[in-house]
Amino acid sequence: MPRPAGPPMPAVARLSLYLRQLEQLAAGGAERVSSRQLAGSLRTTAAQVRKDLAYFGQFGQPGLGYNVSDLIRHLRRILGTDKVSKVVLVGAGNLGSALLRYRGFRKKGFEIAAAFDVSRSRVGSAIGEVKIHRLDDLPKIVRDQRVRLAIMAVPAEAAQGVADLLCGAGIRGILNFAPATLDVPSDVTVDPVDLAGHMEQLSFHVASRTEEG
Amino acid sequence: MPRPAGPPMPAVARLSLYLRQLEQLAAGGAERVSSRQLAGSLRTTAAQVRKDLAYFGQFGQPGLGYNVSDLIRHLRRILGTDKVSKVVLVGAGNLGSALLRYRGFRKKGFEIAAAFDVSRSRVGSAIGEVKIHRLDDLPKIVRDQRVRLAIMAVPAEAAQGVADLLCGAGIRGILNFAPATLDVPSDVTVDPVDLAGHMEQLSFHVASRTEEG
DNA sequence: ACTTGTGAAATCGTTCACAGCG
DNA sequence: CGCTGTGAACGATTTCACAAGT
Repeated sequence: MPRPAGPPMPAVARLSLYLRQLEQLAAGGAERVSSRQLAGSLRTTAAQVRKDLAYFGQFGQPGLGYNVSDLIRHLRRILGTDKVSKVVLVGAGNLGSALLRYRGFRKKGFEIAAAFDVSRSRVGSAIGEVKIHRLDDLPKIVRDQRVRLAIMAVPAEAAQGVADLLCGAGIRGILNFAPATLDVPSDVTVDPVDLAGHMEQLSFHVASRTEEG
Repeated sequence: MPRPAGPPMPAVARLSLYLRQLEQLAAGGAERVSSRQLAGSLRTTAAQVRKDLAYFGQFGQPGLGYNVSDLIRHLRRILGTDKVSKVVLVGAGNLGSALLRYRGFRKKGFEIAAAFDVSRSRVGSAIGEVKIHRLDDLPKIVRDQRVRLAIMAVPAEAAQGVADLLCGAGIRGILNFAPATLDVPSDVTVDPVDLAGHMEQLSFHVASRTEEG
């Protein structure tokens, strides 16, 4: 039985890069782009771009390349960002507050609908339009507004408990900044962003290149 | 010509995860751990753990597993975090200020030595121990203190210029939060963290699982 | 009995190279 | 002639399975 063979995950990750580049090209007034041009500024090859896009459909015209604004529309549709998605944020500390104010999410079609925290002093206030609620109010708000995405910026010790709460409330995807591995049902996607871990990766590469080079 | 065959990059990325888990085990008083236990809480298999560690040396004892604190020491040495590393941060806006206050870096052996910004109003102030300097002072400070790592939290438009400045000053690794692809010399490592891009990935997974499942 | 380290096999992802369209 | 879409070749990574150590 030959699997339907979904796209490789790295290919999906590159879709975001292509989209970003295309949006810049569109802003510059470009109408068409070739796989080679698209690959040029990013860190891939023309063949990679074509193969990646081909997993999702036939978007180009031989001899002409791709229509910039059409391809943008296609990619947004594929990524699910052609409509605005509501997001909840849990943990309005250092990082959480910064993420609440971050404009980049809005630009890409994500709207933070509500924030949650356990701290009495933070609950009730608002950070840039977004109100901070008690954690206990999370299930009701998530369900009423049919929110499917969440951002977690809580301490590691609190992470699993919050994840359970989110999953119970019907959340389907979690962007996790807590340095903890989450145990969630298989129909929930977790995207871990380990800030210190990324620094460790850099450190490794710098260290190895220093001793060999 | 059979390449010296360095470790696969995904294996290096998992080292950070193993280290995190080991530190937790050590805090709980554990002395020994098997590849199976280590794999259990994280999302891998015992074979994967053994293979990953074996790229860097022979750290375990057949029949007994790994000594927790020894393995921690080995991993820190490999990642280059057995000594504290100085880091500079460029861009003390929303995200930058939050990263300046983030405790996770310190815990993992990274010390933010100085921060830089273009805004007149921010320069001269300090955020949690760290002074904010003019961008023009960056080369001198980086060189004098021999800083090799940088965190960039600047707008996309400013990213390439800042990257050039950092590379010119001798920085060897950049953690890049700007939504832009950086062009840097081949001996400089860039680790891109595209926050909006991560949300897009989540959105994709949630969207595809909703229509199929 | 349980565990590591490791070749060999299998899987997954990328690059190549070219047929066919505009 | 330049460009896309794609099967086939290649390379990288993961999984398997087992010999050897405790």
